[in-house]
Amino acid sequence: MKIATWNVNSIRTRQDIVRDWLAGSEVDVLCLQETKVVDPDFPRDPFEKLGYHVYVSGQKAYNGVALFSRQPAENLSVGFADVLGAPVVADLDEQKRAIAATFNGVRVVNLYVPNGGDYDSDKYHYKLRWLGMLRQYVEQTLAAGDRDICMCGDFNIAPDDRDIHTPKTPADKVVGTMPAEREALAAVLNFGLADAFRKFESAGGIFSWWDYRAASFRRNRGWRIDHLYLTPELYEAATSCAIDVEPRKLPKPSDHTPVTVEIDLG
DNA sequence: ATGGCGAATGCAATTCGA
Repeated sequence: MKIATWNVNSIRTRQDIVRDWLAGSEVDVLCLQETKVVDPDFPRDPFEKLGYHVYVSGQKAYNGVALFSRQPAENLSVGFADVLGAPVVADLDEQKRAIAATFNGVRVVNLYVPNGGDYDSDKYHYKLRWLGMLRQYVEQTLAAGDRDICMCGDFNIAPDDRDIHTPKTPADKVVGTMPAEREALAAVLNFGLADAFRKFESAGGIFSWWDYRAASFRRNRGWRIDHLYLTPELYEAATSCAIDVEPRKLPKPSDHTPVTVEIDLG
């Protein structure tokens, strides 16, 4: 089973790039973030023509997530509220950042974690609150009996110094590297989820996002913020996890490139 | 580099991204 994650920075602008990549990828489930389109306007046809089922949760201009899958989704859930209930989630489902479904017994949770803006801004505190709700969401997902989970997406956090071109200290106050963010993510992973990429690669300097500015891609000044996290049995069964830099080289690319994990379900 | 690019909105200039 192949699962991929890709922040496409507008599915309408990136429609052809995603279609062409998918046609040659043999991916079973593709998780998209930053689709930036309301559901009725989502360009479903090119992907359905490739044989994929399309599940979307979008909004105007910002955010938005989607799942493409070879097999139909089981138990599709949108946002946090389908799992935790609207009173618990409060305002944290207003932005469309989460969609999940089960395929081949694997619970695929597709996330677009808030960027966080500047340090100590309202957006930064929203990010920390959102990660706190994600912890409850994963806890409840496990409690519901889903033991095999692939939680993936754009986490907007570099887990450690290897995952950013120029390592930062807390004094730099660079959002995406702050201890509070890394600890909030670690608290989610503490339920038993592990970074599939790090099963196969311990080197730094391998990234999934590069700023459009300052020739960042050419100079490989990027961050690794797009992750796939697996529960123990899936982690053991993973046979590869790779970042495909090729789509980042194309004209009018997303600033992110896809990451794929392959799991031998036996 | 308190931001060089790019997308969306909506029709010029602002907001957002990490």
